[in-house]
Amino acid sequence: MKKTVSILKALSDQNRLRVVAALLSEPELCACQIKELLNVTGATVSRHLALLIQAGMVGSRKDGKWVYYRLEKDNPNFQELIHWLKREFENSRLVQTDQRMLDEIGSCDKIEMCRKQRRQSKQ
Amino acid sequence: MKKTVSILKALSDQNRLRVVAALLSEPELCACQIKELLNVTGATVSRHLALLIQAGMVGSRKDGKWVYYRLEKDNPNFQELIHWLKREFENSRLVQTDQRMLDEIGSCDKIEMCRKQRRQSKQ
DNA sequence: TTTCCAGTTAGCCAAACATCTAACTATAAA
DNA sequence: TTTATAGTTAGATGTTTGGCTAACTGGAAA
Repeated sequence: MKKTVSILKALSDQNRLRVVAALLSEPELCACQIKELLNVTGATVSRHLALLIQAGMVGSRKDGKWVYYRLEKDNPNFQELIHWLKREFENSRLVQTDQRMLDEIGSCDKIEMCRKQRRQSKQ
Repeated sequence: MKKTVSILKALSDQNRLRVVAALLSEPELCACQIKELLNVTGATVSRHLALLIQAGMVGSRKDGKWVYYRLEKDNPNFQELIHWLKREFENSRLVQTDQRMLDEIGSCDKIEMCRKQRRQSKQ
């Protein structure tokens, strides 16, 4: 029951749901891309992802300086839940605009994007 | 998206999940029975149920002094979510002991139970 | 080997939340 | 028609949460 609550708590926040929606369409995303999508600080991204990881819904791998996150789509424990989420997302205007934003983010050079983020946070 | 978040928020509390689990096995329960199950004040029961109702997952009907609550099991929006919850509940020790408690509560005379609750809250 | 930088952790704050008691509402019983 | 009572609403209190900034960590590049 504690596990179930932690999964539902992890999902009961708009920004974390946006991350899940994004990871349903992208095989993986790195922290800086999620930061760009949500428009929050890196610390906030870290905290959100830590909750999703602790709930078992998201996995991560480190590659050099970057950390990539992926949704645990294939874990049978989450099948029905993920199907339900997918359906909810179909009707969401926000998820649609995020989708377009993700296309942009995906087509950017990541190093250039991080540089831009750094400049913005300094002023 | 706001609707989805409100559903997940409504479910991301242990006591409210216990209510949902109870309403999966009982066709309906009145506030005083839920109060007995969770061992909280009537005001707390009211607030929890109001959240579940607002999320659309629970319906209620009034019968004299009593209010009965039921889960919206048949709403197609919740099918997959409810199936997932059912599976989670299967492995939960707490839901099992609640189940036994519910059997007891169901076999009690309700008027007598309410009288007992009143006595307890007064001392 | 020093500097840079993506991401995490720590510490803080305001807003939201879970619970309680007390006051209120409306229905049934005396 | 007064009284008792099941449930709700209001207000208070302590806890959790989402966000920030600043300090820290570990890998890359200079």
